[in-house]
Amino acid sequence: MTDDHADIALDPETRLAHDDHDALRLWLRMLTCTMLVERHIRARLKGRFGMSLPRFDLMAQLERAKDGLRMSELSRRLMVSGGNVTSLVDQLVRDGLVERRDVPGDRRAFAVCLTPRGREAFLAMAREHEAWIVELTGGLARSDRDRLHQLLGRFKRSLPAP
Amino acid sequence: MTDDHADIALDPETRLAHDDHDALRLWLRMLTCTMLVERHIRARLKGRFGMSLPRFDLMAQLERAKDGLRMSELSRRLMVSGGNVTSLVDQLVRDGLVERRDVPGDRRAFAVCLTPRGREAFLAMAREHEAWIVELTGGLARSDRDRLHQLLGRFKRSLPAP
DNA sequence: ATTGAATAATTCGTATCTGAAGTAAACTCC
DNA sequence: GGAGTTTACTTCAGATACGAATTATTCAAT
Repeated sequence: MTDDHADIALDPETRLAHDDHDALRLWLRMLTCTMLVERHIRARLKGRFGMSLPRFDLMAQLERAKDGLRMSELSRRLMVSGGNVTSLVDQLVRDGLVERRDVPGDRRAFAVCLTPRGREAFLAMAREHEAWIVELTGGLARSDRDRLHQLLGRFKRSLPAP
Repeated sequence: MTDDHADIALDPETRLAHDDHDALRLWLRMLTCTMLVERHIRARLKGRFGMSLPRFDLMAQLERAKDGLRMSELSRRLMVSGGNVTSLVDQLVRDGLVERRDVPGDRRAFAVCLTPRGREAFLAMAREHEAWIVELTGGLARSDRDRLHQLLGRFKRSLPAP
C-alpha cells in the first residue's frame, strides 16, 4: 500500500483477480525471504562448522528436551517425514553427537538425546547461529520486526490444521 | 505486542538477550509458515495433477517468458543450483512439457520453453494453484495481508545481496 | 589471431526429503 | 486372552538439492 505498489482503484470484477494476484505475490515474497535467509544460514553453518542445516535443526530440538525426544516427535516438530528423521539420526549417531535410548515401558520407541559432546558442539554453533539471525533481521526496524512477528503469528494460526 | 507476547520491561542487559531470542523466534515463525503452506501446495499439486512443486515452479517461470529462459536464468530465479535445474528440465523434457531451443548467437546456451502441451497443462494447474493460495491466505484480514506483504518487502530488501 | 579469463551447461557424488510398504510392539474391545 | 487396529519406527525407491569438477563456447586484450 505505501511502499511497494500503487493502490489503483479497479472495478469489482478486476478487483477480484487483483486480490488473487496479491495473495500469490504475498506467498512468493514470503517464500523468497525464507529461502534467502536459509541459504545464508546453510552456507555459514557449512563453512564455519561443517554442519548441515537439517542436522543443526534436529540438534536444536533435542537441546531443549531434557529427556530427549522420540522419532515421531522429532518428525512432527521438524515437519519432515519419519524416514527422513531416521536417516538424520543415523548420521548424527555415527558422528557421536546424539544417541538412541530405550524408553521404559514402550519397546517400540526411542528417546533420541544429545551426547555430552553433541550438546557441547551444539551450544557453540547455536551461539553463532543466533548472531547470524540477529544480523539478518537487523535491517528491519524494531517496530517492523515486532509487527512482522505478530502478523506471521496470525497467519500461522489462520492456516488449516496441519 | 498485542496478541502474542506480553511486552515485559527488562533491564538493558537482559533486554539484549531478549532481542536475540526475538530475532530467532521471528525467523522460526516465518520458516514454519512457509513450510506449512508449502506442504499444503505440494500435497495438492501431487494429488490433483501428479505434479511436483519444483517442476510446477519451473514451468511457472517459463509461462511468463515468451522466448523461454536460459538454464542460468532459471537457476537464478528459482534460487536453486544449476545442476538441479538440469535434472528438472531433463525430466520435463522427457514428459514433453518443455523443450530446449538453441539460442542464436550463443552456442553454449539453451532457451528452455514450454511446449504447447506444457503450456496448456500449466495453465490448468495454475488456475487451481492460485485458488489454493487465495484460500490459504484468506484467513488473514485484507489489511493484515497488505501489511504483511509490505513488511516482507522491507525485510527482503534489507537482506544482504544474494 | 591467440592466449587467458569468464560464462553456460552438464556430470557426478552425496545429502536431504517424501511417501509407501514393512516390522514390531502396544492398545481395544469384546 | 485373542483378533483387529493403531502406533513407532525402519526400509526402500525415487525425486530434489548442493557444490565441485568438467566441457564447450564466448569474451577480452593485446
